[in-house]
Amino acid sequence: MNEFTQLVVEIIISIPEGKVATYGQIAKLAGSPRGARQVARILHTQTRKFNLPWYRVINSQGKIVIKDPYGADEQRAKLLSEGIEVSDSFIIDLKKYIWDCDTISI
DNA sequence: CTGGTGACTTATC
DNA sequence: AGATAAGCCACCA
Repeated sequence: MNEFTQLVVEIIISIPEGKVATYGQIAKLAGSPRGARQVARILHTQTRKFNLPWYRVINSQGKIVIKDPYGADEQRAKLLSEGIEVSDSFIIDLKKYIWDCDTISI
């Protein structure tokens, strides 16, 4: 567990309900503007340990591109239950639901 | 050490 | 929206 990982975890669990954040955004906040892939990796590996709301983290296109089919379905269901619109193609309106992290300080 | 890979990103068409 | 290309970085065989 390094500092970056801990920071990413803190940020992810700080995402408010009804909002979503992108990998790149989180990576930037955690201090690694190029670390989007590492954020994804952390999500993949640390979710079980920290019970992370991984479903609130999406790619910059606002689209759910997840490896595990079960995950995408679960993610869409959870987001819909939080009031976030998700199309049949797993596309989210980022303009509306992106987490404006400037309004929140960790 | 080297090379392949991925729950990514930005740019371009 | 979909497809392609180049770039970045940690993990694994």
